[in-house]
Amino acid sequence: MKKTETRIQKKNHSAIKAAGLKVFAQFGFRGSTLDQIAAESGLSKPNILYYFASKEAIYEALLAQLLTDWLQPVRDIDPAGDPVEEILKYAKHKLKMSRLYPRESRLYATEIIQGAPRIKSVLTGELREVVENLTLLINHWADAGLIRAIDPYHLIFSIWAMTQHYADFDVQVKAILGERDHFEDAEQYLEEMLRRMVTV
Amino acid sequence: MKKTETRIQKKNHSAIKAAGLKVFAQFGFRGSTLDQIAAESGLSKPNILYYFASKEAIYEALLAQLLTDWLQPVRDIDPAGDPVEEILKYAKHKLKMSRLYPRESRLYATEIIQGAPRIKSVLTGELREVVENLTLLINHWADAGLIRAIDPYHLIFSIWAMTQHYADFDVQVKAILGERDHFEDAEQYLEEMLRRMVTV
DNA sequence: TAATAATTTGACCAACTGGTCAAACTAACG
DNA sequence: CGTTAGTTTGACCAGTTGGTCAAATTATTA
Repeated sequence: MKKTETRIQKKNHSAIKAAGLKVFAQFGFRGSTLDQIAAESGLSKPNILYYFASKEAIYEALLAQLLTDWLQPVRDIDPAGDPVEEILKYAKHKLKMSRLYPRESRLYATEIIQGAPRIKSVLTGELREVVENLTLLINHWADAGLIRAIDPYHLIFSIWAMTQHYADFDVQVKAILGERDHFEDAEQYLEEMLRRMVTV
Repeated sequence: MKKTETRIQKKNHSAIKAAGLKVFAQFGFRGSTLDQIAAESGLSKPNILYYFASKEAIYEALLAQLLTDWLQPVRDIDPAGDPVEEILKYAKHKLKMSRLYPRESRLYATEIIQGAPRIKSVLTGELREVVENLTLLINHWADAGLIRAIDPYHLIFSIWAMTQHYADFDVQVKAILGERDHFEDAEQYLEEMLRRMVTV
């Protein structure tokens, strides 16, 4: 019932979202203008509003997509897999997302820093639930002696923080390390750190 | 030669900066308005512009102050002290700053995420230099066998990331952990993690 | 206290903002 | 090909924006 999307509609919807992502990620919702998004997408402002009801609608479409992608890797953790490797796999996945989708990461970061006015309910709902399950799993692993006893919440926070840092603070990282790709070193460091933290 | 600041000037300058910090930290430079800062500070908009030449001047005054405070803890690291404890002391100091000055942290984060248009020169200059020195010290410690051989750059990044996370992503942390103070647990976790990572 | 300096404000402005709308244009399809 | 549905745009609007300025008010000082 939603498959009635024209070829042109599909193209323009995604052009607008791509432009919106670029602009919103840099300036936040209030700091971004439809004119910027128009310029970036190559469409005129009224044309943009033909495809999205409002500036807010674009932003919310992006956030909705983002939250789905964001939570998936957590759900992909296999409770039956090797605990240490599953945690590492998750961390590496998050790091890869920071490398491949830094704008999405920055968009999310801006939204959260600004108090998450539009997604607070997701945070206390879906996100919290998913995290809750993960902490149960981690505790279960710890009880079984498969990993070291560790605060699962702060473990998760530290994984998020360290991986997203490379996307969100990209300019700072590059100012210090130079322009060359630093994700390999980051991955190696992250792996060593987590392994040391998590193995018994 | 700058001591010619009136009692009123002193009061209003700091009132404006306090208000500006609050507003800019939440909405970023472009997303913030002078009217918001006026309302927050209790002064009228023209009166604000009597004390600061422009909206940008307020923002830059805040950034300048921030960068000074930001770099100080790195300089306070004692090369003659016990390496592991010095690193831990630094991390704890940064964590405390996240607890006490979350708005400053968020202001800085917003600026960096947006590409640091106003302070890129500081990043590649002063910040880089200070970090460079710290990495030399860390490498020196490692060579002397006082700490584990470790990538000093990514060690620093991970300390920044994990500590600032609690300020910048405060709403997310609270959505998951609830409203009670979580900094004690965070400190304990951070200490354990770093100790494990850094001791030989 | 009178004069001078510092402070505060209401009224105002030009540029920009998100959004509207009728009209023009283009693609799709029988 | 002609009709219709889908697309695009220029002109426009009301509200907001950063900033100005002369005049009014308040503090300081001789």
